[in-house]
Amino acid sequence: MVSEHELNERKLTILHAIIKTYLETGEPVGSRTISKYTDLNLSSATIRNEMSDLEELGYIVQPHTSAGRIPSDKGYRLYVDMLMEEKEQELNEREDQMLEKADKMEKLLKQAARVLATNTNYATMVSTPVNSANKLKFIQLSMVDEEQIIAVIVLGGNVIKNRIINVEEPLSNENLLKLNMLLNTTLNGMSIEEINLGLIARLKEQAGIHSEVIGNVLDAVADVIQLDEDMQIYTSGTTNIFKYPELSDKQSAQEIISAFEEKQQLTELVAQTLSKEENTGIQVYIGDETPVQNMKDCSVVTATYELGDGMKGTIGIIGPKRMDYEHVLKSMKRLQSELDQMFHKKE
Amino acid sequence: MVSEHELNERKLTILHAIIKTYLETGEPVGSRTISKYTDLNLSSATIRNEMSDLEELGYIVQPHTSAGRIPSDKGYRLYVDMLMEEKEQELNEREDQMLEKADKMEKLLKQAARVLATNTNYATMVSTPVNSANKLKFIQLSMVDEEQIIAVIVLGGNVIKNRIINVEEPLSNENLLKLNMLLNTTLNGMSIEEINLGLIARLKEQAGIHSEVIGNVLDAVADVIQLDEDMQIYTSGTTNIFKYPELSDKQSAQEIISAFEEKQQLTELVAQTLSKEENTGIQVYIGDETPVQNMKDCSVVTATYELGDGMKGTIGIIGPKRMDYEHVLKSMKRLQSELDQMFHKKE
DNA sequence: TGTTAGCACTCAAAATTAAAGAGTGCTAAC
DNA sequence: GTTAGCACTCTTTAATTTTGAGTGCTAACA
Repeated sequence: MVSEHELNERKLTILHAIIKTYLETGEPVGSRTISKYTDLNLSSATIRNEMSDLEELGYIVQPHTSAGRIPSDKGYRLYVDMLMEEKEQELNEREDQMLEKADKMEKLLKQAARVLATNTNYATMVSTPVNSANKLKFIQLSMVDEEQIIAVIVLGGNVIKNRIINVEEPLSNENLLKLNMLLNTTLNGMSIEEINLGLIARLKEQAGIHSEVIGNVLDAVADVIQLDEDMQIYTSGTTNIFKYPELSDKQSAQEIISAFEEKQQLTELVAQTLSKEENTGIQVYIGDETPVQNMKDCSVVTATYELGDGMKGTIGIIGPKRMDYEHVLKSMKRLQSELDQMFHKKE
Repeated sequence: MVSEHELNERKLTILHAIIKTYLETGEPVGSRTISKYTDLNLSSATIRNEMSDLEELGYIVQPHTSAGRIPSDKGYRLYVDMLMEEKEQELNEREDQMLEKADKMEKLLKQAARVLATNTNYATMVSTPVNSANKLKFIQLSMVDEEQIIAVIVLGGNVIKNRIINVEEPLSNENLLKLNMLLNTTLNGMSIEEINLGLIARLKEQAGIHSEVIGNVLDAVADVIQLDEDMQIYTSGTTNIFKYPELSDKQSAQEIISAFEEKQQLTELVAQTLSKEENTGIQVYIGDETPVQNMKDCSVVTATYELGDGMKGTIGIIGPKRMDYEHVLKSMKRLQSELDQMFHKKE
């Protein structure tokens, strides 16, 4: 049986040493290694006793008798929550790549994913920002040809969408102007919830014979707000998983790679991430904790970035459970702030 | 030494049998197998002699002494060009999935990739259509707020793009209207090549104090035309490659998968495909013939589909060299016609 | 009571060896 | 020109052995 307080100072030190060593080597670590590695000046035999206790407590496990120990999910969790020192050290030292300016946000985000993958050697994903609680900023209808109107819809954060609307007969320029006036004076600055049935009825009434067009436009607006509708997810460095034998067997590799290709599951991850409101904005999922079933043998670190106007996006790093959490968290924070800077410099 | 005409009837039959058997089994095929498989009624010894000739001619190779033979790239090429019977048989028999209608082209194409991957068990890609030789159809400038104009640019085929343009001071509605008039009367129906420096100078002159805006707009137009600019490539079934041992080793898998993730290389493939004008529209690249270096151990089959207005897209199937060419070509043709139908029903 | 040396034991991984089998090339006979 | 027969090659698979890291336990020690 093990003492009341579960973990005394010494056990913590040993656990810490085990995990750190394992993170570095990826090999089960044995008592002798720890005996030398720490400055506790204990013999391997003593360490063995402590390790036996730690195993009983569920922090480490043995892949098989006569192998060293590796951290369990519970062990990793403790490490991430308590043991790990977050090095706030100079970032400049490492020769990590930096984000470069890019004209289009799309390009910038793709680049962000790539840079992050290069710097960490894990697989990464970046979602385009998504308009949670968005407002309508501006609508413009224009005749493209005899039978088609294009509706340009600008949302808060200057997100621009467009839809083609078919009409039976051409509208006169004058009428088009009126409709534009009507739509903009009524709807500008409104959030989706505010555009209710009563308002719609009133609008249609005022539009007279063109009420059908208004209907179509409002449909388009509703359509455009749908979150997922056009959220894009960029991935990079998927093949980094082959650097980690524990994820390289066909089974695992296949699962992870499909999750990355069929973005469906990543969407789920983004939704989860955005819904949780942590103060730091960074979350760590270890093993089974992950919202993405296909990644149950991985650790997943996510963060959100903001654009203002309620626009939020997600960054994710996916790697083996024995990922270098310190480095990953550091890179994550850094990218977060770089993105912030980019987006706020821009406006 | 081998006879003048390289391949007589019997050699062709044997080669055909070898390749067909290899496509099915994936194992090197030996003389005895062929002796039984064909109705030539020849002993294995005779077959061996013929095989020896075929090897000397470069159509088959031996992985090592005392193994059967497998087709060389040259062998595959002959097979695809001459030996293969294209079964024009009923398509309905197979329980292949069909394409379902989808509201957005984007969704349709994603689905197309997925269906194709499911039906063939290979990796697939589908590019969004790209405007080769495109014409400007319509431009609309609108003030979004005090300092920003949005330029909506409609191209032939109703491809809609937009760009935000910053201005120092707001334009009056009247001026905006004038600019719109000016742009549309001058530019509508023009292809990119027609918008030359002289024209630009003339435009700017007419725009007077707002010539700067015109400049920005034209930049935007030029930008928008850039082919690659926003061509999307959807992939599916990447992990199918794990079904084929010859592509499953880390090295190969990694190469293929990165090519699929970093779409850059696929873009190259699309460009190649679109540039070649085959009558059938279907191309087969075997091994080294492929434009994508990372796929040199694969066979790549590509096809184009059309939307009219010069919009063309590409479909691709990537698999092992010993892919089931008959089935692949059949599926390809079918998808091609399904897409055609979809797009023409739509209009 | 906590620590340690010592030793028998376990087990995975690597290396070695052996056996099986598929297939060829060549020769000689039909 | 075709074929039976046989020696030879080389991969694949399985079986066996060796090695070495690491453990758990016991007994002695401070």
